[in-house]
Amino acid sequence: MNSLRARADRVEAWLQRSDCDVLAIQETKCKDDNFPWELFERMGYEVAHFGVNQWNGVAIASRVGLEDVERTFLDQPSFGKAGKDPVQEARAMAATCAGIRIWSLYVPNGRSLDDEHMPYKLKWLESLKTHAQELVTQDPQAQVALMGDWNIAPFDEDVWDIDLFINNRSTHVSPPERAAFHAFESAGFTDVVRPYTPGPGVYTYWDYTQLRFPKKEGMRIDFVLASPALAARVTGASIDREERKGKGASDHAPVVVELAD
DNA sequence: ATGGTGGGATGCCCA
Repeated sequence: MNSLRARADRVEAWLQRSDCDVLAIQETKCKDDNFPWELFERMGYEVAHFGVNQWNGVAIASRVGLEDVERTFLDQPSFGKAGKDPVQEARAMAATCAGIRIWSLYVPNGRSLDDEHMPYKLKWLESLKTHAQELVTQDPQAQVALMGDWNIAPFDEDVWDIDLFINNRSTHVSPPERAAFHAFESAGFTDVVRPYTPGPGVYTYWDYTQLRFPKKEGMRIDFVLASPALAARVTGASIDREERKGKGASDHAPVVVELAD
């Protein structure tokens, strides 16, 4: 989702409706001081948030335990324009919830193919993959979820018109971005949602502009990648497209994964 | 005309 404070009422209603145990949020667009802690407490969730300014911001809410909170992953790249101090952005945090290591991830957008944010995006993903791989190498039984806004459409069917994207030299579909995503699959992580939500025409994000949602012109860019031990427990998944409707909707829809006990 | 919508440390930057 984006902008948590502007949609606090929707989040509360969605928690009520979905009855989910763990919620990972990205692009909260607030700092810890402004975070609506009481919303989650009222609903019976523990919550941790990582936000340093009005940009980015990630959170994890859980009613099945929230332990070992970690802000940024090991060796997470910083971003800084020439002449400015590099900053480690609030784009990744982890917590262990009921034995599952949950990573709430807001992958850098990239902005354009020749922007300095694109190499940053690729390096960020490579570094995250190294860390994730390490977790399953250390413990092959580890249950790890890498979830959030990946800002990549891994397959042609994940956008409404691939030719338009290619002709426009758009981000999210370029070979280096897709390779960075598929590297997680090579490292043993699986997209556990796609088998339950086959495309084409299945998306998690619709731009606010140009009537993209009513025209069904979206992108599948939000994913839950699971380690082998976690993937084995998945019994279902869905994309709550209804939540994209109505006044005050986020431009992303919630992605839901169900697990066996 | 090409960010036309939406939110934030708002009169600009980010997606």
